[in-house]
Amino acid sequence: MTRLSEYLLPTEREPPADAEAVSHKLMVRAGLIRQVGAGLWSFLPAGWRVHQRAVQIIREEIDAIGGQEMLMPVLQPAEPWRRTGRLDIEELFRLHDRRGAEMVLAMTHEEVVTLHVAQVVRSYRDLPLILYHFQVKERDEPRPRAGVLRTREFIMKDSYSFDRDPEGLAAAYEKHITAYDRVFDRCELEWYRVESDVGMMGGLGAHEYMAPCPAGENEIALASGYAANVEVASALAAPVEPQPALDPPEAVETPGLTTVDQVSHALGVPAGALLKAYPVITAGRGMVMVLVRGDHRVNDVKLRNTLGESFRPAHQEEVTQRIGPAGFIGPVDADVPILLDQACADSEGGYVAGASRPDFHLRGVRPGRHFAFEAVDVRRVEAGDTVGGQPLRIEPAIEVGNIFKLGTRYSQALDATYLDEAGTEQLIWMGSYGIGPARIAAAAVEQCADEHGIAWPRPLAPFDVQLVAIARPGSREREAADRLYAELRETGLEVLYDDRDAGPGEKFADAELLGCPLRATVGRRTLESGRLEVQVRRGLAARDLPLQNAAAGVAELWRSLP
RNA sequence: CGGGGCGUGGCGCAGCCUGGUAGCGCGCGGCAUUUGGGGUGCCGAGGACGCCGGUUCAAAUCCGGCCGCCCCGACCA
Repeated sequence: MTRLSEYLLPTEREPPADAEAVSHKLMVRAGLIRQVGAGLWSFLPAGWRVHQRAVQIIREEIDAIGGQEMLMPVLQPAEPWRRTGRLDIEELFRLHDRRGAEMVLAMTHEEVVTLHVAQVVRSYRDLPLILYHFQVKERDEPRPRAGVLRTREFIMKDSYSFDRDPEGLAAAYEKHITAYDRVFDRCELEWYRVESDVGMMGGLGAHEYMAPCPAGENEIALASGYAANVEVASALAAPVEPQPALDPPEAVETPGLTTVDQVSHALGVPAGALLKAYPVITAGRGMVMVLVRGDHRVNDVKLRNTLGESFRPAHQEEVTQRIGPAGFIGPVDADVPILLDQACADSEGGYVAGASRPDFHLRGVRPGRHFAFEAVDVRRVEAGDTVGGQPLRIEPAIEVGNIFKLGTRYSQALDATYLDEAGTEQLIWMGSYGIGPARIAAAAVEQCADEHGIAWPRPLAPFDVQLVAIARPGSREREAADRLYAELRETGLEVLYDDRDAGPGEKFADAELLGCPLRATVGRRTLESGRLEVQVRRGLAARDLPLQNAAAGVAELWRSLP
């Protein structure tokens, strides 16, 4: 029974004053979600229907690869988190129960699922396993934003695979790729599977599923045949005009000129003819000078992965003491290891670099001749770079899913082992795989909205058809609408029946805001003409069907939608 | 964590500078009218202005503290 006169669907003419993102504005305006606090949202009935439609699609596809659905608690003892070293993660909510025991609110479920498997799995015969659940995740995000796009509490489908060896893990990973590709195809999102950072946990490989849209918080680098998170992307830099190398390099006075911009202007060379020095400190290596081309930027994630350890930018005093005055440091005669970005290591010619003394730069510095270096790829890719000869573009995107080869990190920490055929104890190889249904919904809104409101992909729409009655209670038109409502429901379509005592303008506007794929209108015209007017939400195209057997006609039209 | 902004009926806002007891639009309730694009008229309900404290005869308005929310950045297993 879904009569709008009895249904909680509080639509608003105005978006919340503080909303920026399209999905934030429209999901609130359409009556799908309401805010409770920073990063805390309720799904109202229609919004929850969308969420659950995404959930069901995910469930079907994970079941299809052999996943077994279960449910694990959000409130958990802290101890396993201590064992895996995750207890001190900033985003983790920690609390105490009444007896003072340390508890956490789970941000994912690796600890608990691994404990279960550790307890239950004994033999290689018990493997492989794919276990999953839909459960609330709690994360004390430093900055929740944009409605349901980044929240502190959200439901995630997280699955975990358990295998006897890396080959098994690879197979489980491949299965998830299959399932995920199907999930996002079925949700009719525009999406990319991109290479992503494995993070400090040092996983064996990871991909993210990214839905491009302006409100996205991530950036993806795309070229024909290539897709990667900008955090890890590699590409060939657009070349710059080579400058001559000089022997020895020529010292030029650059009083007070410390930025790339200032120096390149003063010397009349492009920014790409400069070497930019980025001194960092690591625990293992002490100070390291990272050099990138003047028009490039260091990518911290790539640098960290290259170093194999975390780092921090060197403080100014450390730089001054070890190399020279900030703004004028360079690689020549510097007493620190030098990492030179590949884009410079490859090119011929000389560069302008700091002279490591106040108010001077050196011109004509040639890597390899004037300083020794290790070539690395640590720069952030830029639009216009190329991959395999294809130009690269960079787009914002929402991360709607990720897949991650964990390896044995958790099984080791939590003693998840099995006995192989030889009776030898072996560590279980694990993978973890997440999808956020709420983000799927928000991404769909972002990608499919127009100036009238949401235009849901058919599989996610809260209802298949919105039936609008332009008729008074008791009128012939109303009777016809009531009849059609019943007939439509018999076809199996999910129907929202706008039987409110309101004007046509309001009803049409609300229907377009909510964005069901089809809108059928019954009014005076309908009975006069004997034809049912149906509007396809995508493009607002008007169709018209014989009133005789109209329900079947609507159902068929619905099925035929692209 | 750094920077910026905001907090006044359900929503969107004005009033604050220059203190004098709260207003507009939409929405909401009733009646009438209207029924193919948020129509019209009349009547009506609803807020002691985020919280606490201070100044003052008098505070939404001035001062202090706190809380909450948003945006940008940092951060984001």
